[in-house]
Amino acid sequence: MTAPLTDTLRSAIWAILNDLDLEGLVGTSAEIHLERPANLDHGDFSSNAALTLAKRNDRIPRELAQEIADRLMSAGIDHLIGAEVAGPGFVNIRLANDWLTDLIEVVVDEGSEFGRSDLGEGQRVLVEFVSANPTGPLHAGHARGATYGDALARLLEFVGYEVGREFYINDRGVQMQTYAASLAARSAGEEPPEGGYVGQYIRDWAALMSEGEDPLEWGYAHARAEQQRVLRALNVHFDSWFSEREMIASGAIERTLADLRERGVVDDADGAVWLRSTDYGDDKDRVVVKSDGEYTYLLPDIAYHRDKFGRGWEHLIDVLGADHHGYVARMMAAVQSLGHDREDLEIVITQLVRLERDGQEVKISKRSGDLITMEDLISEVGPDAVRLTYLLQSVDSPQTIDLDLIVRQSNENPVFYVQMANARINSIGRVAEERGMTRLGISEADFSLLTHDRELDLLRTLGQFPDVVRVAARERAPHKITTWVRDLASAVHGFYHDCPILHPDTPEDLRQARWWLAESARIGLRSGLDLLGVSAPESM
RNA sequence: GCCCUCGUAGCUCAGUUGGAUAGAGCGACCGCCUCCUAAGCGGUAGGCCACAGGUUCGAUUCCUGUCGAGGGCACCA
Repeated sequence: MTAPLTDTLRSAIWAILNDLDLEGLVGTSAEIHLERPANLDHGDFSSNAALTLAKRNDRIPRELAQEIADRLMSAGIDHLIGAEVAGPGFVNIRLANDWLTDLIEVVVDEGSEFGRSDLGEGQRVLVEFVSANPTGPLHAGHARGATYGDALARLLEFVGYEVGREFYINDRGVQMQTYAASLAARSAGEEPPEGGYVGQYIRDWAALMSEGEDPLEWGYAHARAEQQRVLRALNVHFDSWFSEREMIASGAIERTLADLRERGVVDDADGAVWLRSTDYGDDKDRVVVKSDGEYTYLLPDIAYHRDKFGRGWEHLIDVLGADHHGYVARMMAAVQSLGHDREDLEIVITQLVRLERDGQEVKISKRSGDLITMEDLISEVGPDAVRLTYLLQSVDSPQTIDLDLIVRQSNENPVFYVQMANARINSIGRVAEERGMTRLGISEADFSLLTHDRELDLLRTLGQFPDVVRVAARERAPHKITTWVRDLASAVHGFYHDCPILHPDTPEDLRQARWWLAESARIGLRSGLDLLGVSAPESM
């Protein structure tokens, strides 16, 4: 609905510009846009065409703008009721309200499909996230990657990608040995070895381990099961849990090394094997096989990415914490060394989470055992509040989580604000039933009665959803969905407050129109929350 | 020393490919329940968009530099 009209306006403007025989149309096409002004006084849409083109055509911006505005008005465009020059030379375009109210039927008709697109064209994308070592419980820091990765996957599916969610299990190596040794020591009533894990959870878990168990295997299975259980509780689901050990056992390392040699991207020097990653922009070449014959951590990671492509994934997204960012350049180089394009691998770095309590920073350290576990958070406020809190802001920014606040079930927590908006709409149906009131068919509603600012605001926000979804997906920014959901909730609250539906003073025909408007808002709210993986309870 | 991300209201943060008077929540203050959920709505106060240059009709946004915060720079994982 929104999109076709923007297309109409855009092509009408371009037709006018061509008619006016202006210079520089080709070179500036990207700079001429049709935008939605933040300020309603500036119309429903606005174009900067005159400003962009005036100088190189030796014209006065406002005069050129006036010419464009006049021609727009006589172009016979649907809904168009005004085009005027403003400011330095903007053309502000005004539309009749039915431009907005037409949206109601579209949303009701499309339902949960509203906002969906085929931006991804069915491309197969594998999102790898969390991938925490199986050496302890997931903590509050992991929750950021978990909620982000999951929301991103939902978003990409919604815009037409075929998406897989994978957890890479680092189930071998030094960390595992240290962890097993710490478990064994606690189990025997001793202190963990030098450099071992001293956290309380090691004591707790060791107590659960029966006599004669292999601490490494038992510890691995236990940590993995715990992580899976807690992720499920957060409503995060993976399609695959990929084991490093199994991959290595299958001979993937040897095959990868052979592949790299065949491609001529590795060199032998000083008794070691080096990946010439500087060929692809890395700072220095990287050792993949040490002079003692052992391979470095990098080689399994290369083999793992090779495996992902081998399984038919066309595009890979790795979600990593900021502490891994030094790894990006070499991995990008490695993937290109395997013959893939630079664009085939995308690494999203999430900045670190800082936890505060009483205004003081709470440090997270698995080794020392000072842990705020993910489970603690979920059990305090439930998965919805945890998810929405983490998905509130861009992963590019470091995030401060106030533990006192998230735990407090108050209006300071935005999840209540949003869910409340949904619950209020749903309550209309319940109350109507009690009072014996019924909603008639949508085709009988007269939406021209919707002229209240609150009603139009609600529609304006609702109409942005398809665009917001596209932008959020393109920028890998699910927090933009959160921002929109809050905006929509705000519009719903305002509408609910000022535009009563069931009240006896509300005329029946207006009641019907508002009722369907409320229904379209409910659909939008639900869709946004679904993308975030947050539930939409019908009552609170 | 080099690289990455960031610096916006007292606090936590938004800000669509550069647009007009920079927004929200919380906190502070003042109002609103004979009315579908007051976990709500409205209003007031609060800003040198870190700083300095540059690009142009126009910069919070793009470029360079400075300062500050966090993270990273191994034949460790």
